[in-house]
Amino acid sequence: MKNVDHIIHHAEEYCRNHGIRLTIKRKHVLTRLIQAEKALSAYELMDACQENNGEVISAMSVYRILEFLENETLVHKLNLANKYVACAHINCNHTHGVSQFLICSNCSKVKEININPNTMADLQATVQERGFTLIRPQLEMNCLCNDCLVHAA
Amino acid sequence: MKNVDHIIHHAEEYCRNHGIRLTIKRKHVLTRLIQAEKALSAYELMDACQENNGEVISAMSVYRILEFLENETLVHKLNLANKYVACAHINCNHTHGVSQFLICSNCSKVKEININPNTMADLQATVQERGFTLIRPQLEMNCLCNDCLVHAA
DNA sequence: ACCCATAATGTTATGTTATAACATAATGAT
DNA sequence: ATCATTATGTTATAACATAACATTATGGGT
Repeated sequence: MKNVDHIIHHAEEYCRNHGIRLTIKRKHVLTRLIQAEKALSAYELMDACQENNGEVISAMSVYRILEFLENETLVHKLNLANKYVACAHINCNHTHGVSQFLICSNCSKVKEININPNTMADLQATVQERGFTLIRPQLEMNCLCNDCLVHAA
Repeated sequence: MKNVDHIIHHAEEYCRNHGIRLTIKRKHVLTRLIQAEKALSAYELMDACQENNGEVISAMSVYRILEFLENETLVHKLNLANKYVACAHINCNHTHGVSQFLICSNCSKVKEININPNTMADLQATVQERGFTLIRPQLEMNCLCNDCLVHAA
């Protein structure tokens, strides 16, 4: 079992240290996302806040809050799924390299791992060769988790 | 200069060989996409068809046509950008390995290349280790092309 | 304690991307 | 020529996201 409070505590500390505000709404959104243990869309998140905190947050606000949390790398946006996931490194001093996201296309479970630096270097080299420059080098992969693989078969 | 007709000719041959129909509308959509030499959204594509062929194709039809073309790997959907791009391998017998897409976030120019098999093997291994199975292993990377890099600076 | 600039949130409207559901038309095999 | 299949037309709506402007909350300087 994951200790949600523990992670939130780290997030609070992170924000305090960076002179930014983890307001109550921001905390609620982040909490829901951590608790979900999977990627949620902005609208799913909106519903989750209402159900769990009895708090109505408009879609507009959810997007704004997600933008804030993303800028602070407390949350990552997954473009493959158009969903958002809590950063997996909030509680480990919050330093991370380039992330590789394994996304279950069926249940939205996500594993965020640090991409192997050699692999990343290979990718990077290819990009340069072809006259491009990598920005936001996050890697997202369309997967099935083992649970869903079994049930799908 | 790219020979659009030449690529379309290959696409027609491909469809003939596979017993599927490259209807006039499908051909128009594909042509627009090849000619654009970059990724277009479904709605941009709709406009492009109207402007170039004077042909009105509803958004619904564009999506259906894109789905068809995608299934035949004549077109790829880029999830990073929510746009669609003509496959770069239509004219080279249309065999390809796993594609890596370098997408310019500014101008939507796209380079589709075959990912280095070793790099892919590395990524694949990591995925397995973590209890996931890769499906649709296409890799998309958020880049700037050199033109845009210069102009942005 | 008060003022004020800044940051956060509220509110309404709208833009963009995508699919559902059912109707009609075109195509090709028999 | 018939008919099943495939493609397209049409209308409606879902799902994802941002713009623009109003109001409220917060915290630093005095």
